[in-house]
Amino acid sequence: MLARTFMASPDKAKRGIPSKEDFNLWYPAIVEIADLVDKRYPIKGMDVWKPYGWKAMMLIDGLTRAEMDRTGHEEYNFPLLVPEDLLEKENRLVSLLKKAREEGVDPDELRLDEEEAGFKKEVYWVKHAGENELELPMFLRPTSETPMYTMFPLWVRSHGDLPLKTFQIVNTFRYETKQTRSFIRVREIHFFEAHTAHKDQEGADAQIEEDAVIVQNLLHDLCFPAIVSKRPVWDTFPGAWFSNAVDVVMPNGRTLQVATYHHYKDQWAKAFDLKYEDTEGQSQFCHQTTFGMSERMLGAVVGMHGDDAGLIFPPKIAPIQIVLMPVAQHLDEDVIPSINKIADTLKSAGYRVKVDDRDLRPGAKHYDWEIKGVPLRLELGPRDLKSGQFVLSMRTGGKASHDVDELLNVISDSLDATESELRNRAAVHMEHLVLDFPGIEQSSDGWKLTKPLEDGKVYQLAFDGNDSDAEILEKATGLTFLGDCIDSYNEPQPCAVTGRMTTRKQHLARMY
RNA sequence: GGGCCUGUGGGUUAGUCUGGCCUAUGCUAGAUGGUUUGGGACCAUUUGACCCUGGUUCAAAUCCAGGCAGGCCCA
Repeated sequence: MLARTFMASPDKAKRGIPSKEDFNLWYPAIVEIADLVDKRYPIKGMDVWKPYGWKAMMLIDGLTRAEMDRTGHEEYNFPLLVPEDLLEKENRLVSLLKKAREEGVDPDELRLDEEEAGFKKEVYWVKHAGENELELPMFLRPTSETPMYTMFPLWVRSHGDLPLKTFQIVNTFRYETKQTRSFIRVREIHFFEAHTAHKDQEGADAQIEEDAVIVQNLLHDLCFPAIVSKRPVWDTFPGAWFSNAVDVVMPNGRTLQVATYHHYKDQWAKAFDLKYEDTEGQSQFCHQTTFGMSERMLGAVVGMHGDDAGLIFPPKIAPIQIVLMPVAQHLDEDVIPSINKIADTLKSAGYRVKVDDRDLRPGAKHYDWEIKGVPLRLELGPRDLKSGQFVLSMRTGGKASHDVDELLNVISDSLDATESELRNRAAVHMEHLVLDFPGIEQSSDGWKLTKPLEDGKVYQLAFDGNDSDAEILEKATGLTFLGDCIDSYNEPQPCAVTGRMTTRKQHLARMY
């Protein structure tokens, strides 16, 4: 009977949130229901950030800025517009590099259908200013290599100017023609990019290692794991010597590239004439790296941690960490002052809190804050005032009374517990989504999988083949190689195609 | 790039095929007043919509054309 009453209107109970089982419905619904964005702005792929979503993004940026500060990067802000002739410079570089690569790399590593490199096809153009057509059109940055590397040579003169470690957090624009999805594929991208210049390759090597640590620190705070891979040659950023990418496995088994860091060696420096004078008075080209991340990080947080009841924010980036709910305040005039006092105590201790004194029944408030993913909810009513306690509900589950005297300890422990619970869940989730590749065999009528693959999974395998071997696998599975995983196998395994023993671990996945 | 589909209050939905009793339905959200408040309360009153521009017609939310916006599938 009780269950019946409770289930009386399941749609209403869930505010229309589809089950997360159906991730492709759940994700777009939750970003709007939780009030992160409003998708109704009339341009495809350009959502309006609502305050709650923007705050979460700002907190992620805050973590990034702290890492930049720790590692001695300085924040810049470059113009949004880039004159067309600079694109020509970049195109020249890309075609030169393409040629160089074709000459210098094992032909097996190249793909014939390699697409025209760069972002040329997806830039927005500014061709008029007022009434006049511009003699030199400008485009909106799809990324900032070009504008930044135009300025770097003016700033770098001597070895004393190096390393130059810069970053900026800005919006970039890409004209996506495919289906867009909030945070995951958008046309105006909230983008972080770090660009560095070093004296030599070793300097750039060290930077790449530092980038790897920064990514791990961020992933730790966001409470989920990721697969870090060196992208295959054919999937390397134009102009890069190599590209490392960080992929998060979303619940539908698709991988989402949330960060990349590229080692450029001195290739871009040669195109942009970025030189310095060394201690011997010799002119040398710099070696450069870039490191990019975007609002996709927030998309990964939403996808990784949310559940059927809504979002769950990791405490480090929760716009509200603790919501305080006065209960039955009309029955006891001390309720409001007492809860305000608790709020002040928590604020002074550095927590992000909100007192929800709306005239609603407590249940409605609980559901509201569950949808928004607030990690902790604290209730205080007349009963608690008498016993000197408060009631604490955790978004990850569980509810208990605690002494007010213990407030700060309880909150601190509960937020820690939330973080470790989220990390555990994310790890379990990865285990279910990443499977061992069953194997592939050559028969008279071509290559056949030894066992059919499951939909919505990522497959890991030992692989030591060349590009045509990779294509055999991609064709047979319909999946894409992420590249050489940074975590290789401890013991050599036979390569899935060639049978050669190797410790190289690779993943096959469907990418966003 | 090629093909298919859709557009009704803030959200969701009925009505469109078969033009007229549509002065446009239900739910939800919003406003006002009152009763309520320890896991989704209720009563009363109330605001609010046919994507845009043309066309056909005595008559268009409904049919036609174009535009804009959104979604899906294939390369």
